[in-house]
Amino acid sequence: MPRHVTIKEVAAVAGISYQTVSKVLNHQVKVSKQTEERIWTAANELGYHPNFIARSLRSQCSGMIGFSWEPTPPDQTNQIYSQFMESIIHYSESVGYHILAFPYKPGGEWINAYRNLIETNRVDGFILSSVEYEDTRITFLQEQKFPFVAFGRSNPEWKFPYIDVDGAAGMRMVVEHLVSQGHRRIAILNWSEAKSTSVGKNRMKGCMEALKNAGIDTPPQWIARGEGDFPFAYQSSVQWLDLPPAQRPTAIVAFSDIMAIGAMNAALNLGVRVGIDLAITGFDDSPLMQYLIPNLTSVRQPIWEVGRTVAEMLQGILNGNPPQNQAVLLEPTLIVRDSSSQPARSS
Amino acid sequence: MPRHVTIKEVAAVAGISYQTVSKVLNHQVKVSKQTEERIWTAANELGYHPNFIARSLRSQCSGMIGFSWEPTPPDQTNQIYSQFMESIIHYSESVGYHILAFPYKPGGEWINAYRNLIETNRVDGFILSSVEYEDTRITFLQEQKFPFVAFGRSNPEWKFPYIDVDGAAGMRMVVEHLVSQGHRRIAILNWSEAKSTSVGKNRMKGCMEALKNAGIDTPPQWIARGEGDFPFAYQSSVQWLDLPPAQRPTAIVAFSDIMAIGAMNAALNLGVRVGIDLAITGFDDSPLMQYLIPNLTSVRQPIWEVGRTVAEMLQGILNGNPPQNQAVLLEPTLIVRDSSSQPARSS
DNA sequence: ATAGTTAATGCGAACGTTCGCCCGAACGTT
DNA sequence: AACGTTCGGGCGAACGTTCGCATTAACTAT
Repeated sequence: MPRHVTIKEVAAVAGISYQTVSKVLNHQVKVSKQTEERIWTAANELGYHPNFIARSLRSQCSGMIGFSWEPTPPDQTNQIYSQFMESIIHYSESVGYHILAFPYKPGGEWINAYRNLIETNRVDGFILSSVEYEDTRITFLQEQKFPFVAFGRSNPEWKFPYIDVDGAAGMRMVVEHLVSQGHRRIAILNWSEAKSTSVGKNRMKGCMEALKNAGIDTPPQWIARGEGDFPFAYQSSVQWLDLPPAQRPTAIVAFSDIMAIGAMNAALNLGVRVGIDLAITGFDDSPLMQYLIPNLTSVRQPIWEVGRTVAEMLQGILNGNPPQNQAVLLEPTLIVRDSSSQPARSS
Repeated sequence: MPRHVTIKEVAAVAGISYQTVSKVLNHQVKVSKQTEERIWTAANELGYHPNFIARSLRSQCSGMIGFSWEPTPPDQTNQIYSQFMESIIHYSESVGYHILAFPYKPGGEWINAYRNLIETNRVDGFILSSVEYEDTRITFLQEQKFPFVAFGRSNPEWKFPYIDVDGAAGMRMVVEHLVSQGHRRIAILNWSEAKSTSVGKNRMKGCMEALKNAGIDTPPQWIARGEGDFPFAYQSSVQWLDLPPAQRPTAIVAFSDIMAIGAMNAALNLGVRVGIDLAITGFDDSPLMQYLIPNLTSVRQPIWEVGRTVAEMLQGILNGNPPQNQAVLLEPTLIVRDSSSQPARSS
């Protein structure tokens, strides 16, 4: 554990009061060329670096941003969060802040983790992710008047700074793409109403809009809702694909990649050829989707940009100039691959 | 931004000096039952929580642990790091430490990030991951005498606390499994010598041992070395599978899941049936491997335990009782799935 | 020559803790 | 009666900064 050089030692070497050294080093005051020179060389030779803790104590801000995320189920991938994290770290570091990563706690307990960090003065602000429709963290932070920015929407009545990806637009692109390939019998794999964050609602909205625009009428039994995991998607798909060819969907739109994979497995087991007899699309464009057989059409979210913007907005708030736009929506991109690129065969 | 209650306010309410309040709250001194009572109720009623920054300044330790990781290429999955991180956060929080996540910097620049955190007193120790064979971070931290623990091995001559998963054992299990299925013609997909961390070396060692034990002689052209990504694995596999059936491998052992996927794609495109004509195995058991078609045999690392142990070892060092074992090796588990569970067909 | 300005620097205080030492009273013990 | 001991608690200092105000000397304008 190395000893650290303090500002007083620098001052002693430069032969000047330590307070003045502080000001000079922070460019807060003008002194004669020679003393300035002396101070800088002394600081460099001794290898002085300001003690972050002391500075925090004095300036009453920790220079830390809290971040916590909901763990992904072990059978699912979550490139999203690691990339998201990289981008918020990248930006925040560039403006002198660090990221404090703290653990997810289930249920209302999560609030306590946030509360604790505030009470002990550990962080200056938060970045929220995986926000739910009525997220208690948001109400809590708002009544504490504690700075935060969210990735994801919540109750639309609430006013708070957030950024989100336009899931409705993504879904519109998917459906329009399928329609342009001649698909008219389109089934949907969504999360259940109960566990639906606004994510599910928005994507559904985009779906329905595009279907309506195309004059397509989707029967209720072609809209499956459930856990959003592999088994749910598999079983729902089996039910559809077990129907006689003329009655089954020619395309399945999954609201997540893992559900798309469930559908693919179902098709394979029933001898339905994905990409030929049946189109399948996912959402998120997780890392391996391009290597599936056939590779999967999916919607890619601009995660890096989301992270950067969230971090930037929070900086604005911390520096006293809150963003003009409280709500930012970014456009996703449709990545068309083999799982959906052939024209529909109305078998 | 809420105002915070200080220890002096508690003292004022309890009618006692603030220094004594500090000691009582930290259980460092005994006082009369009544004053103790008064202090605690005052603290609770006011909602006192010690200011972490001030405490750090006084006690000269930040209560933070630095963690940084090498980003995964965008086409690969990295469940490893998100799980690893969750586990180190989980444990560290339970003993009052927090994690400071800082960005990866390519090349020697990374050292500066570490140096900076040390110099500015931001962290008390580091957890290293993705260590390389001659990792400059290790020499740097050692000469700084700064506490750290690594996930992964480096130069075997160096003595430093680390924990690793026994890749050789994992590979032995893979090869033994294949041999027991009757495979004798086994090809290997490894990283190139140049970019080989000790990870590649160790896995190779296990492979060769098991092959030798089985009396199998693998020709050099069946040991491919390259970037370790999808294209490399795909091309190498195509070369092997293009041979007449009697001359090609009946099994391909990939040193990572992404390489296994490359091999699977190659097989599919050449009409070789994975799991029937050809066995393929991966390493890491990434989230989606169980859903591939066919699902992939892979080696699962006990990541949660690794994270916990690393964090625990670092705590030991920080608290002055360094672990008796500087080097810990954990055993991985072989997960056998369809991609390798049928007996070899020596076509 | 006097007052007013400016430049260069010093000084005390504060941020909220923790830590070691001191002090007085009460209580035995020789 | 003088002397240790223990208990309950106070006090000053320190951790390394930053910040506002004060001070001095030199210089300019009247």
